[in-house]
Formats: sequence, structure tokens, C-alpha cells
Amino acid sequence: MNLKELAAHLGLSQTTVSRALNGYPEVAEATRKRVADAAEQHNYRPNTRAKGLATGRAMAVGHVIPTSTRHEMVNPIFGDFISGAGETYARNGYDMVLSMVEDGDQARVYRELKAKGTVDGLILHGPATAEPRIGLLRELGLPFCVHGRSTDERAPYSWVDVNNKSAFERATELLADLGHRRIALLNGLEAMDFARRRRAGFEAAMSARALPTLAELMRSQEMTETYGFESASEMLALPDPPTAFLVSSMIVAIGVRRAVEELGLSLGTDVSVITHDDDLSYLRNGGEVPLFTATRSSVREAGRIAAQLLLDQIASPGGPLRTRLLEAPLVHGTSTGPAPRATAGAKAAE
Amino acid sequence: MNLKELAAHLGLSQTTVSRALNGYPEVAEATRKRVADAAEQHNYRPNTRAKGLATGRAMAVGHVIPTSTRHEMVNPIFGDFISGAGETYARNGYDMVLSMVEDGDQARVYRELKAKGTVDGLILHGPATAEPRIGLLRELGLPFCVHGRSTDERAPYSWVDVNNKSAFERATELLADLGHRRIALLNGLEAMDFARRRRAGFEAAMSARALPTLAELMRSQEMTETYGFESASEMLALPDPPTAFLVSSMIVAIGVRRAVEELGLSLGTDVSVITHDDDLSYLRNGGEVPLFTATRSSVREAGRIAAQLLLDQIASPGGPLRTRLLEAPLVHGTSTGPAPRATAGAKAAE
DNA sequence: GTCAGCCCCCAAAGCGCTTTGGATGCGGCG
DNA sequence: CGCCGCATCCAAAGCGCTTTGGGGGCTGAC
Repeated sequence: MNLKELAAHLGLSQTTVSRALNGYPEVAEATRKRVADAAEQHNYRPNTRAKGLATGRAMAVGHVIPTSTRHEMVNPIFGDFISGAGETYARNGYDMVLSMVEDGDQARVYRELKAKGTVDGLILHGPATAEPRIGLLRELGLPFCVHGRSTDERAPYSWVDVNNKSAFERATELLADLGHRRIALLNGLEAMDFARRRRAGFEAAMSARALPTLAELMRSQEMTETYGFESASEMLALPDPPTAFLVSSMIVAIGVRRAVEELGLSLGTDVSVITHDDDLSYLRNGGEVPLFTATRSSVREAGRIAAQLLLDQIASPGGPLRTRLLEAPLVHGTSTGPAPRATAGAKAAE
Repeated sequence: MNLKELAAHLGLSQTTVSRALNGYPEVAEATRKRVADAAEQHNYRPNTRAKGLATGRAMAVGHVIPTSTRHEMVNPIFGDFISGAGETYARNGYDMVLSMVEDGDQARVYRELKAKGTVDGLILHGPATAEPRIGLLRELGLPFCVHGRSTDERAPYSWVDVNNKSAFERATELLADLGHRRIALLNGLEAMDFARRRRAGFEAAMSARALPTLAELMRSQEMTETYGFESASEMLALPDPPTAFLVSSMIVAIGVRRAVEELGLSLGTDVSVITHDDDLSYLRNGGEVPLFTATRSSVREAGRIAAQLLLDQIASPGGPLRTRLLEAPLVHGTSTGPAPRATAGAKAAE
């Protein structure tokens, strides 16, 4: 059933039917009601493409997901973020289109989305410290909102981000307050902006307490369980091992836990761990009492907000570029405790 | 830059330019070259909506992701599946549109996608044993391919699935061969078809060996770490605890591992675990030697295949409905070993 | 020299919708 | 009574593309 047929069926013109359904004032209430009922009954929905052609709006927003071939990892937070964003889109009648793109091809895909008119705006994922995509999108004139920030970018742009620096600063302070002096940092890839900010927070807190940030206790890699396991195993085997770990994601923390337990050590007693927790729906941090002490921030909520900022921007093109900084409160779990008097290494050798 | 402008620029008609770009024969090679060059130079891309309107094809396929509000979990395999499917779409010039939909609303969304003409086909996720969506899609005349199967569905339909039954059958046999007699099954929600098939495989192997399938050693819930931890903790505290666990996902297995280690038991010695491993990019099963013995099947590969079957179906509407059954080979890790002579419970009490 | 037959190319219709610019009919005001 | 203005509705253009249904012009055969 299309507009023409519906109009014929009602004995009205397409114009009137269209106006009735779109809430224009120049149609009598009785007529509008009659039209609405008929539309409902015949399950009429205006064809998206035709409507888009006529209005010039796609009623869709794009997410470009990088999938490097080297390490073909899909970001685990992706599902939850998308899910949050999707809620917002659905509520506003927008579609969400996804493109999986190899790292190098991103620019090409952005240009293409613009030229083909597929979307009205974009969410930009995984910004690096220096992020050329931001300039490109601005140049293309496509509204966008960044999930995260890009330190090197000077001009304003819309973003939603967790306050990674303050989160990791507070986490480090907590560990220091517990008496830990040798604290390891298992960070994400440092090309990513968030990882840089986390390290900054860590270093700020450490130097404020006059604690050393040792190269052998700092790593940054892609956040996998294996990374956590191997790093922790190696570090705990050092002559002077760390007594605490600050970790960038739950998955990495799980690897750390495995290493700790495999050494016969106990989490929260011999070794303390604080992780960032994206509050992923399929990887909850324990039940009532959190398993890991963590800086927690729902990435799903971030998705909801980013989508909303983008839709607002699309709705009022000239408007101000809004941003949103989310705090990540420290939730206390069982993985932290006072620094042991003997070093963990000594304990392990008992 | 649109067709009209490009044609004017070239001093040709829109018809000729369109034909040149779409590879129709009635245009001279020299002209075609000239057109292609100009298009390239001006970065011309036909407007998707206009093209779609004219051809009646959306060049897009939909994925409807259920997000129940009760347990607001996003399936963790979702990201990898989508990523695989996305590769196929990209290679074929298709867009992928995602809808996050609350469980009850699925039928409405399918109808809407059809009526609005947003997509040319759909991938159906998470089929239940009795799956009304299949009938609905068939009735709507939208091509679709199911990721998984639906036992109760009699009429043919296109699907891609792992051979869950044989995988769990072989896994159970391995445990039995190792001397395990009390084997626990931590399954996914039994409304899901895959969970039913896995149980069937488990039970078939158990009864073939004349081993008992005990109600207190079988659970089926949503696959979270907590579920694995709590189930394993409780079962291992039974007077006559299991010596082996057959588990439905890596995440659940991680919870089981935590329970085992927290009891001071050792994985692969005191307690054996076999899990299904979807080969998720962000949750690899260890490095060289797998951590868990597992039935492994890449869900990303499944995504690639499902997308291809769907595109084939869209390309040749009358064609046969293809299906694909993927085997999940058993990979041997460190989490399995001979059944201990003393029961695990006795060992824990040492 | 003619004319059929090809090659190339073009004008215009049409996809399903929105929107501009009227048309029609009615009551109310002067 | 005549005219204005308002409330309703409609015809048609246009969004950017594909595709149908023609033609011109050139070649080669007769």
C-alpha cells in the first residue's frame, strides 16, 4: 500500500493524505482522523527512500566500526554502546546503519556515506590522540559526535566521554592510601586517546604521592584476557613485584586474576586490583558486592547520550556543539585491600 | 555532484552517463572511460535513495537485535557476528541497518521494515525452539537467513548453524573417556534452540555410556560469569560433587574457573571443564595452547556465511533456500584431565 | 545512390513522497 | 448584495536516479 493507493481508497488527493499524516494544519480534524484510521488499518508506512528523496533527509545515522586486519579485534564495548544508541534512534524514528571498515579505508567510507547521502550524521568511535577523521567530517559537513575525545584537536566538536583521567587518578589514590607503593598499570593501546588520559591520571596521582612510575610496571596493549594474564604473570615474577594493578578493562582484569590465583596468591590480600568497568551487560562485575574494585561507567548510557547529542545537532544545524563528560565513580569490591607487609613475591615463594 | 550536473559537465545525457557507470553495453568504450574518469575526479556517487527508488531495491539488509528489558543483556557474540556479516555486505555494496528492539516488538518492527522498504532482507538472530518470526517473515515475503535453527519449524528456510548436538556429544564423550561420571551441564536458556540441541547432545552421549544425567547437575540460564561462578560453587559444595563441567560459553567458563580456584582446586586436575568457544575476537581462548578444552566455532565466520546466503537469496528470489551446518571441532586445552580418584569434594576437604 | 542495420546517444516517464501555488466553497462583514 | 478571508482540499513540480522507446548518423551491401 502506497500513498497513491491510500489516497485513491479514501477519495482524497495525495497532498491531503500526506498532510494529514504529517500533522500539517491545513486539513480538517475529521479528515485527519479518517486518514489516520485508514492508514492504520492498511498498515501504511511511507517508503523511506521516497520520503528521503523528497525531504533530503536520510533519517539514518551511521556508525563506522574499525576492524583492523592486523589484530582483527572487535571492540567488546561496541555491542553495549550500539544498544544504548539504538534505543535513542528508535525512539526518534531514526535508523542506524553500520559499516565495518578496515582501518585505512575510513576516510573513503566517510566520503562515500556523504556522497551517497546514506546518513544524516555519524558517531565516531575510538578516537586517537591525533584524529584526522574529525577534520575530515567537519570538512564534509556531516554532523557527528565522538565517543571519546581527541587531545590534539583544537577546534570544538561534539563528544561524550568518561572522565578517564580523574577516574584513574582516584583509583591510584585509593591504592596509595591502602599502602601500595609498587603499582602496575595495564593500559589500553596508547594511540587511543582514552589510554593517554588514563595514564595521565595514574601518573598525576603517583607523583603527587611521590611514588615512582616504573617502566617495567607499565604496559599498553590491546585489552585481552591473555594480555592481562601474561603481563601480571611476568610482573609478579619480578624480584620486586607490584602489590597492586590498575587495569583498563574487566577482560584484562580477569586475566590478571588468573595469573594471581595461579601463583597461589589471593586477590585483595596479596595483590590488589582496580579495573575500569564499562558495565557491559554480559560481563557484570559480580553480583551484590562487586568482584573487582572498579571505576564504573556505563558505556550503554554513553551510547544513549551520544546518539541524543547527534540527533540534536542534526535537528538544529547551526546550533552549539554540545559535549558531555561522564564521571566514573569508584565502586568498592573484594579485589582491593591493604598492601601486604611482606612483598607479594616473598609470599609466593613461601 | 549529482547525475544531472555530471552529465551537463560532460556534455552527455543523464541516460548515457548512468549507463556508462553501470556497465551497460550500449555506450562506446571511449565514452565510458571519459565518464568514469570524470566521475572519479568529482567523487561522484549515485544517491542511494534515488537509486533505490528507481530500482526498487534498498541495497541494505537488516539485523534486528532483541533487547529484553527484563534482563537487558546484549548478546556478547553479537559484535563478532555483525563484524563477519559486515565484511560480506561491504564487499557486495550493501549497507547494514540495525534495529534494537524490545522483545515483544519484534513483529511490529519486521512489518515496518517491510512496509517502509528499508531493507531487502533480514538476518534473524537468536531463534527459539518455536519461532513465530520465521512464519511472519515468510508471510511478509522478505528474504531472510537465520543464525541458528528452529526445531519446531517444519517448512524449509535458510539458516547457518553450528552442529551443537554433535559438538556437545563429542565433548561429553571425551569427558566420559577421561573417566568422569558425574558431569554437570551449564547450558544457556532453554527457550533458545541451540541450548536444546546442546542438551540433546549431552544426554545422548551420557545415556550411550549409561551415565546418569542428574537434575541437580543441569542448569540453563543466561550466560554470564556470575552464573558460572555461582552454579559451580554450589555444585562443588554438594555431598557428591561433579568432577567435570560442560559449559555453554567462555564467559560462563570463566566463572566456573573462578569457583574452582576459589575452592583451592585445580582446573584440569581436580575439576575438568569443556566449554563452547565462539572464538570471539576479544576473548580468545588463551594463546598457543588453549586455556579451555573447547568446542570451537567462529561466530564471525558464521556471520560471513549467513550474510552470503542472504545476499544470494536476494539476488535470485526464486532460488533454493540454502543452509549451512558448521562443525565445531574439539580443541584440547589445559582444563581437562583424567577424573580424580578421590572425588573433588573430598579433595577440597583435605 | 539508397537503404537496411548498427552504434551511440537522448528525451521523457516513472519510482513514492513532499511541497508549492493555487482552486473551491463557505460564512461574515460592510 | 458583494467581496474578503478562511478553511479545505487538489494538481503538479521536483527530489536523483533507472529505463523504455526512440532516433540520428555512419557503414556496408546492393
